[in-house]
Amino acid sequence: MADHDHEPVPLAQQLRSRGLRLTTQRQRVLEAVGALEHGTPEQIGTWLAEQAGPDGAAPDTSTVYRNLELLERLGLVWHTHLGKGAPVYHAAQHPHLHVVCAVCGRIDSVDPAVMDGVAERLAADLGYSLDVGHVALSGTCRDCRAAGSES
Amino acid sequence: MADHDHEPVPLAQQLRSRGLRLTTQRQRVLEAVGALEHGTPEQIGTWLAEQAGPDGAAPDTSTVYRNLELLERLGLVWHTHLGKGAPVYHAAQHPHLHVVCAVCGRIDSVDPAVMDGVAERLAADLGYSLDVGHVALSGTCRDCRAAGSES
DNA sequence: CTCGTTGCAAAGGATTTGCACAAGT
DNA sequence: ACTTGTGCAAATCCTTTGCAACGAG
Repeated sequence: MADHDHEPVPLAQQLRSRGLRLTTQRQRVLEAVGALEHGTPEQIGTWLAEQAGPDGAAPDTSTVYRNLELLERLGLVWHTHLGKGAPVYHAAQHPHLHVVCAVCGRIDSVDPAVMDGVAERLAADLGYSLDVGHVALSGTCRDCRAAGSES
Repeated sequence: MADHDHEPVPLAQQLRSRGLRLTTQRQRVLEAVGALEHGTPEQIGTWLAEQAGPDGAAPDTSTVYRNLELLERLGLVWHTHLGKGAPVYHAAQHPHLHVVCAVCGRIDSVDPAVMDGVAERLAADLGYSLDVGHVALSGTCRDCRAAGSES
């Protein structure tokens, strides 16, 4: 279904250099994060189960969590909290900022550069080093605004 | 302990106009949100218990949750997700934006105006109406940056 | 008196943890 | 072989829900 070379394999490198092991589950989880642009741990687990087919075994939920955490420490994936109890993970390769519609839940990606001004200001005013990758903005999308004003 | 006039009583108004009732618990929860600048439902519950003293009864956890939700619908309080599983509530009267330190968890308040530029840009580019009140930015605070670079 | 509200306890969903076994190196 | 990683199940954490009793209007 998928070609196995999605990753330029920095994964193996990263792992070896830390005495960690390259397992099938690790590769699959990373693959899933890349495939689902914005996936919650649960969605990732589901995707893996689907990919595995009726017979193949998918990584256990706890393994998914453990590996997402690991991959994040390795800098290969990132997560953002978009709202209540639903962190979404995305590959670190395409940095982007999330904007979530508070009404329909739709997620849009935005160029992180829109936050440059804010980052500078926070650095100057508070000494904060802003982590743009973890920022989730919330608002109402065009469609929902239109729908809302109809009623 | 407290003067009972913290609120210009828009609460009673809001409630009556919707056929809802003004209860002691409701007033206390609103009071707690105002007192704790950034309180999680749990912290609010704790604060209420402390205020009540050893004998007085504090509102039940479920009541706290129910009323926070209600107060939010009434537009009297707002909540933000600062990270995993801990939404914080704050009075709608002092609009501010939260910046959380990813390392120490410290919360700083920032003038929402820093986001004006971003809001305009999102409106123009995506038709989004940005909800500045729900935005939580994440980064590393001055102290943690200093501590981090020491090691 | 009537219906919104509360308290309590149990149900739920999401994530984490302990442990023995399986698997990378 | 040695040690890390995995699966499974139990444990947590946070939040929600059902229901009988309570209290505001």
